[in-house]
Amino acid sequence: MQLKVATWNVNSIRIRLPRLLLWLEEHQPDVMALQEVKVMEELFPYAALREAGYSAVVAGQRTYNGVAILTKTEVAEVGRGLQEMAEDTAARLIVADVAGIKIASIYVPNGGTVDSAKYAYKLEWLRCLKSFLATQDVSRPLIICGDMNIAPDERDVANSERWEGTVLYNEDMRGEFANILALGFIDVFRQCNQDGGLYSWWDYRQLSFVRNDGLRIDHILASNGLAGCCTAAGIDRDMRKGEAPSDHVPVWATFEVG
DNA sequence: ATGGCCAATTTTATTGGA
Repeated sequence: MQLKVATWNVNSIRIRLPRLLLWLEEHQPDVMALQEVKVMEELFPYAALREAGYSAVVAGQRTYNGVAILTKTEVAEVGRGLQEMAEDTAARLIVADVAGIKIASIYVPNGGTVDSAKYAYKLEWLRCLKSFLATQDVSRPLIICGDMNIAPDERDVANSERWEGTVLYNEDMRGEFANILALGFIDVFRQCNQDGGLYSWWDYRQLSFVRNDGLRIDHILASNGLAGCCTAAGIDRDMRKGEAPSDHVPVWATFEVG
């Protein structure tokens, strides 16, 4: 059977709900990982999503962060947060078992500037993420979805000279991304598409989308065996157009499983 | 075309995003 998985930093699910519902209706993913829902569980739009055919598990937070996983079937074994960051109140990771496939929705810290405490926090968060991933059985189907705030290589950056050295694109971050893959994962978008110039985020400012000054920072990483079952992957660039877009667009992948 | 920040809260400023 086919499994379609998508990830999208919606930058407020309350503002983006009409657009999210349209996307779900058109694309019918089996799993939709969301980031920056920016709402507590009490105010999460469970009912509207249920009407659209999706149940949701949520790690909510007011104003900032917040991640969720929408699924067409009920999920089991929901986990929230990184064990090694138990004192961190930022809602940046949720994991659930979807029909035997473990799915994570993650929102890696942006990092502010490289000389800031926010960047140290980003590094620490990534260290704990790698620690968590190292405990996983990657011989089993596992998919890490989310806004990773890392552009993996020069093809993923519109202007690599200008972005080089920023928190999203520098030698350390490229190394972090490679280290995550080395734990047993494959960037399935890159597996299916070798071209540069395909981005998942454009700044709201400076006519960035018009100029296609974007970055590919939203990713779907599948455990090696599952990546071999990936039949297609893409980025829905058109979701950056029109009224009230998120600054990120959905990234999706299909798998032939079972 | 796809447009010149956006969203939430602390709301007529501030914070964070990336």
